[in-house]
Amino acid sequence: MQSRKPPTMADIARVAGVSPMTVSRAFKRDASVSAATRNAIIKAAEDIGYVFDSTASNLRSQRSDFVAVTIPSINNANFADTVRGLSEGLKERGLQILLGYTDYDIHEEERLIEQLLRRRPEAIVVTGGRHTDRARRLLQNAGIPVIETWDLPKDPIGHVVGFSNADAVKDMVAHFVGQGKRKIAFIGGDADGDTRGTDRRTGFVAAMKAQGLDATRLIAAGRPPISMREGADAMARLLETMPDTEAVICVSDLSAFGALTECQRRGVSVPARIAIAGFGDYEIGAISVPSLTTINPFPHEIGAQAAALILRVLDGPAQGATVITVKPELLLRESGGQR
Amino acid sequence: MQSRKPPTMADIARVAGVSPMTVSRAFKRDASVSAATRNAIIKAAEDIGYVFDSTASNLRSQRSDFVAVTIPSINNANFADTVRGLSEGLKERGLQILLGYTDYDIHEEERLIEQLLRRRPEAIVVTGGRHTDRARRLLQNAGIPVIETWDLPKDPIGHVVGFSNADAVKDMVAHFVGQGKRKIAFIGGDADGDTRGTDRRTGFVAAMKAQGLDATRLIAAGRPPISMREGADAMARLLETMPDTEAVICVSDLSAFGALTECQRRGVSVPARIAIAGFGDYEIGAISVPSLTTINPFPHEIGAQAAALILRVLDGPAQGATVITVKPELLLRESGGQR
DNA sequence: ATGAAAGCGCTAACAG
DNA sequence: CTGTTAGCGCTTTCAT
Repeated sequence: MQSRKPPTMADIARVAGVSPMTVSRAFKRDASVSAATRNAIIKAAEDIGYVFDSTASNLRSQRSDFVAVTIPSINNANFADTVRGLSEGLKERGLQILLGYTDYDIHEEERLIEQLLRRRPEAIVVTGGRHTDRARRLLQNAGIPVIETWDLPKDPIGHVVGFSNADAVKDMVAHFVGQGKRKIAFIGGDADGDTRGTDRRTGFVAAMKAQGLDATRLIAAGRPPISMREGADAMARLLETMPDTEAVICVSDLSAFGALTECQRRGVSVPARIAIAGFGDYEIGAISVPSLTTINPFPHEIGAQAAALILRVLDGPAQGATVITVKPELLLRESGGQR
Repeated sequence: MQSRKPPTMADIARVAGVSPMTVSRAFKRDASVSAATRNAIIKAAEDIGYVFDSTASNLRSQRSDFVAVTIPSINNANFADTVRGLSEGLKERGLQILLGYTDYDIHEEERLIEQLLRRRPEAIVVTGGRHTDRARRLLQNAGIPVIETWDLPKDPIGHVVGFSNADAVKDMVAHFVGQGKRKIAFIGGDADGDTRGTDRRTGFVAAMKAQGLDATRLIAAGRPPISMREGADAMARLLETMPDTEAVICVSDLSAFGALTECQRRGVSVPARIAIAGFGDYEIGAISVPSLTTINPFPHEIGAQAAALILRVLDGPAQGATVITVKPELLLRESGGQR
């Protein structure tokens, strides 16, 4: 924990007997420096324990090499996968992710976006398409590519890489109806902050009505993140208030698994007595007994597509706003009953 | 996606009819600016859509307001909790987390640390106490507080907030032995990169030997992150090769849950025929049927303590290196058999 | 409470 | 392939 001032390029230049500019070039990939000079500089740098100072580089070159990313929660496998996809795609270009989480709150998101923009990122990726007015304005005026993900906003700010949460649930409803089920319930999506959850519930209600079915079997699960525990509690309420329910769609695999455990503790057979579906294709759903019927929204692919889009936009001249749809896939497994 | 140059403090100064220095002061909390002047400046800033440029501020003030953090994986609830604890603790002081993940690879960690140090963080928090020689050197010479977490390294680089993975498992072994179990197995901890997993397995072997028991019931689970699936596969091998095993300790709750599902699919009763314990107190363990006996290492508390330590060290004058132990707690639940 | 001058460490731009 | 000059946008420092 020494505290003397760290060495600069000027220090290296002195030791290596060259100009600071040559030192600067020696640290760039493509720069034209003779091999001998470069080696001498690298050696001098190691000898004096030099560490490149991005701060100065960023200011002078007006490039931060940051891509800002906001996700609702850091503790969520789906969003983590999207960040991994982003990170992998951006790494080759030396872009680093500056990550922040919003706790599923658009006001917190607004604060976060402002914080992140101060770091002058090259682009910003946000989760969801609903923002405060001020956040929208900040993003619009940022002068950098903006990418909204995990949604298909009606009025996008810039680019979009996402899918319709409502449509995905509609497919699940159709699946259950095709099985002959009529009394279908939905758990979650009742809280303000959870726009994706709300969209899923809205999609459920619309799909049920379109099928001419009763769309009032809705069980609240509280504010996101919806835990397994909350899924279990919601299932307890469902079984008590609407015991004749034939199938239930949960806002996520985590709540679906919680719901499943509640059935197990009560001796309610899944899927024989009640079928369960989740959302998100979390690992738990593939391995639980019974395994969970769910929807895979391809979170990693969303991140990978967003990364590729960023690279394209930063390279090429300004094109129009792009909308990339990553279509979710129904995964029919044990908890959903016969195919 | 406009691309004209963003406004600077000089622009605000011109509009508000003051000097750039006054603008700078108006954006600081404690600075001495008259209320009227400040309001005029804030208004001018909003009018022209000014966004503060940290990049320039950082360079001039030699303060980045970053704390660098490395974790093995972004997709892990335990490490996510530690990051949340850190983040919450650092937020009040306006410190932002610059997060990177190592994929459980100390060479990747070395690259990452170098990347992060270029951003000139105020402090750096790393997960684990094993690093490449070069990474150690980088950290030692960084001239900032270094905090190793999730471990109790023999030769710490700087500060430590962690616990002994080996001792925690020793307690679990003692618990099973106290129940009269003798044939105890361990799943995981066989891979190079997973230092915490290896420490846990080492602790298992040492504890078994100390009890005079056979410490050879070791099942490999592959490279981290150890998934639920890998836990299930390992349990399959255990049941086939050592069917008389009475209890198994898994390297994490995720593999433990996988192991549990394998038993369920085979009709092997847990805990009657074989008891299962995990590590980490993930949510799955509290809700699965049966619930999982496990060890809570208090991940959020590790982060909170690390944050508090950073604030103390950055404030006060250089004290000696601190070692904070966050003692893990045994959670006896259904999968572990009678208490 | 406000301003003027200088400079943080690097690199764009230009020169050779 | 290498050097010189200037300056990125802010804030430290010193004045007033």
